[in-house]
Amino acid sequence: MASSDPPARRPRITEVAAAAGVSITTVSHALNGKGRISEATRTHVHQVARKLGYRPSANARSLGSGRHGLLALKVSLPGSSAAAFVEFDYFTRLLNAATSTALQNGFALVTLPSGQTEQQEPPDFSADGMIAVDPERGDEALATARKRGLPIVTAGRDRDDGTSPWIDSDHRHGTITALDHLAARGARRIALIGLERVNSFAIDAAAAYEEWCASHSVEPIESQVVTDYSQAAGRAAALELLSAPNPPDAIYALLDGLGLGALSAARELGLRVPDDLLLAACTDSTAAAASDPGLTSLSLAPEEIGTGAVEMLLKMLDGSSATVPNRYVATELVVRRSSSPAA
Amino acid sequence: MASSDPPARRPRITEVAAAAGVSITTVSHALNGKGRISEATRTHVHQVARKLGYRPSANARSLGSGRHGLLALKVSLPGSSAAAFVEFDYFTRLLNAATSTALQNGFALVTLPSGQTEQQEPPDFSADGMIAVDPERGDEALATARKRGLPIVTAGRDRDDGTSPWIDSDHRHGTITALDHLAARGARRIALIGLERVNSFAIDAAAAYEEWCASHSVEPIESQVVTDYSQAAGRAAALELLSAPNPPDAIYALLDGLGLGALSAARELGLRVPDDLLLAACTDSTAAAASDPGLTSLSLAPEEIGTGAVEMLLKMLDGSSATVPNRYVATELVVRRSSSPAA
DNA sequence: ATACGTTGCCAAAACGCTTTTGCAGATACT
DNA sequence: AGTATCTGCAAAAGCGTTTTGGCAACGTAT
Repeated sequence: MASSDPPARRPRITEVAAAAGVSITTVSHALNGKGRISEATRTHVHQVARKLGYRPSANARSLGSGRHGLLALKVSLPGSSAAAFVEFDYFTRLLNAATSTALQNGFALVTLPSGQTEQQEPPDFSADGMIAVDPERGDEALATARKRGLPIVTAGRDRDDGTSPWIDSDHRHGTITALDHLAARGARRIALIGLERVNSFAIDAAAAYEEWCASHSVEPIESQVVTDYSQAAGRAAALELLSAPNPPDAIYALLDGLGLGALSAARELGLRVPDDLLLAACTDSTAAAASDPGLTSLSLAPEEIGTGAVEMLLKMLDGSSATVPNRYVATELVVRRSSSPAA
Repeated sequence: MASSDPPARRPRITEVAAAAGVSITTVSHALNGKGRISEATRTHVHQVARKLGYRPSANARSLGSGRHGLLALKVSLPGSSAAAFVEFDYFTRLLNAATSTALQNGFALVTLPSGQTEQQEPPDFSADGMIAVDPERGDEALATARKRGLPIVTAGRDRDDGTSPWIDSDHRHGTITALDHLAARGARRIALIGLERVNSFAIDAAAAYEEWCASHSVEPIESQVVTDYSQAAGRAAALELLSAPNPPDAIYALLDGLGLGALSAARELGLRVPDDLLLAACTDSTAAAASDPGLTSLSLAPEEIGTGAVEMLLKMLDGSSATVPNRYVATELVVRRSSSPAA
C-alpha cells in the first residue's frame, strides 16, 4: 500500500534549522530564549518555525531537560465522595482555570482521582509538581508526594505541614463580611452551619465566626455538619437549629448546598425567607443564584485560585526565585433576596 | 554543599541490566513482553527490577516508542458553561473513572478546558488520543483533532462524523423504559422536557419519546429547553406545560436538574407529586436522590462509560485489533417517590 | 555431515530535543 | 599592535528508553 500523501508529519527541529539556515542549537536557543543569540536571528527563527508550524516534541524536550511537562491536581472532595454535588461547580471552575493556565505554559494538567485512598500504589506516573486542593488532615498521598520531594502548592492551607506555599481565599475576612452583612440587615442571633474541621477552610471560617461572636459579645450557635455535605444535611441541621427554644434569626451556612437545605427547612417550618429568617452561605454557585429566593452567598474566586496555584507551582519549578510567596484571594459577598428583607 | 545522601535516585534500566546480568535490550523486552526471551530470563529480570524498585521513565519510553502516554478528555458541557451544575455529578464520576483507568494503564489523562471555543490555538500539547464526551454538532476542536489523525473515541455518538468508535448509554431503551414505567403508574399524558438537539443524547432521547408516543397512539407534548439547563429552566418549562389547557399528568425531563425544576413548579401550582403529577428524569444524581419527594431517575453509568472509553481508546492505540467495536451501556431506572403514587 | 530454521540474547542505532562546550570573529583595553 | 573580553553561533554529548539487525548455539530435516 503506497502511502499517497505523507500525512502532514510535524516538522522536526532539524527541518526548522535547515529552513532558517542555522543550527538546531540556535533554533532551540531562539525558541526557548536561552543562549546568546542576536535579536535578529531570534525573530527570524521564530518566524520560520511559525511558518512551518513547528511544535517541539514534548517528550524529547522532557527527556533532554529532565522535566515531564505534567502537573498533578489532587482535590479532596469534602465529605464522602459525591455527596457535595453543589460544590462541583466550584471545583469544575477551578479545574478549568488551572488546566488552561497549565496548557498555556506548555504543561498538561492531570487530575488525580479523588476519594480513592486505597490506591494500591500511588499511580506511578511522574509529574513535575502537584497542586492539592483543600487538603485534609492526614492526607496520605500528599505526605508521600512531599516525601519524594515533589514541589507542591496547596489551595487552602495544609494543616499537617506548613512548608508548601499556598494560595487561599481570605475566609476570615469573607466570613466576617458576611456576618456583618447579616447583622446590618437586622440579625441579632446568627447561627452557623459548619463543616467537619478537616481542612483549613472549615477551620478558618468557624474560627472567624467565633471571633466575630466574641467581638460582638454574642453567644455562638453552631451546628456542625458531619454526616455529609448535601442539601439534605443542611436541611436537617437547620431544622434542629430552628426548632430549638430561642431559635436564631439568621443562618450562615458554610456551603451553598447546606444553605439551600436550610432554605427548604425554613419553608417547611413556615418561615419566610428573608422576612422571618435571614440566610447566607459560602461558595457561591449557580444553584444559589437560581434558588427562590436567591441565596446570598460569599463568592470565592475558583478561577483565580486555580490559575494562581498553577502560576505558583510553575514559579517553583522555575527554580530561579528562591521562595514563592503565599497568597490570599479576595472574596466577594453577593447579596441576594435571602438576606434582603423588605425595609 | 556536599550532598550527604544520594537522594534515592530512581534506578535506570542499565542498572537493572547490570544487576540481572543481561543487556538492557533484554530488560526492556522482558518488562514489556516483547522480544524472544526464555521464560526463565523474563521472570528473573522481573524479580531484579522489582527488587530495585525500577520504574521506567515515562519520557524516555515515550521518545523511544513515539507515544506520549497522554490522553485528552474533552467534555462539551451542555448549554452555556456552568449552568448545568447538577450534571457535574455525572461528569465528575465519568472523569474520575476515566482517569483511574488511564493511570492503571500507564497513561495520564488531561482534561481539556471546556466551553472555551475561542481557544486561540488548540492548546498544542500532544496527546496520543482523545475522548470526546457528548460531542456537539460542529465541534471545532473535534474536527481539528480528527484532521490531525488523532485517534478518537466519543462518549455519545458524534453527529458530524461517524468514523470514530463510540460508547454510549442506550438512551432509546432507557427512555422507553422510563415512559413505560410512568404509563404503568397511571400516566395517560406524558410530557417531555427536552434539550436542544445538539448532541446524540438529546436527539436519541427525543426520538425515543416520539417513537413511544407513536406506538402508543398518543400525541407527544414536548417542551424544548433552549436557554440553559438549570433548575430554573426546568421550572419555567414545567410551569408552561402545567398551566396549558389539558395539562399532562406526567413529566419526563431529560436532565435531573430540569426535573427538580419541574418539582418546584408543581409545588408552586399546588400539585402534589406523585399524586397529582408523576415525575421522572434522566441522568441520576445525588440531587435527585436527596430531593423531597425523591425524583425517579434513569441512572446512567458514568463510571462504565469513562472506563469503557479509555479502554477503547487504548485498544485503538494498541494497533493490533483492526477496528474497535462500538458499545452500548445499559441504563437503569431508579424508582423513587416522584413516580410512586399511593396505590 | 550439510543446509536451514529456531531460539535466546546482545550491540548499536534511533527517538527529538536540551545543554554544555568550543571556537571563530568582533570589540575593547593597554 | 597585542592581548583580553564579548558575542553569535555550531558541534557534540547526553537524556533513558524502544527497536532493529545480527550472531551464536541448538535443533531438525536431508
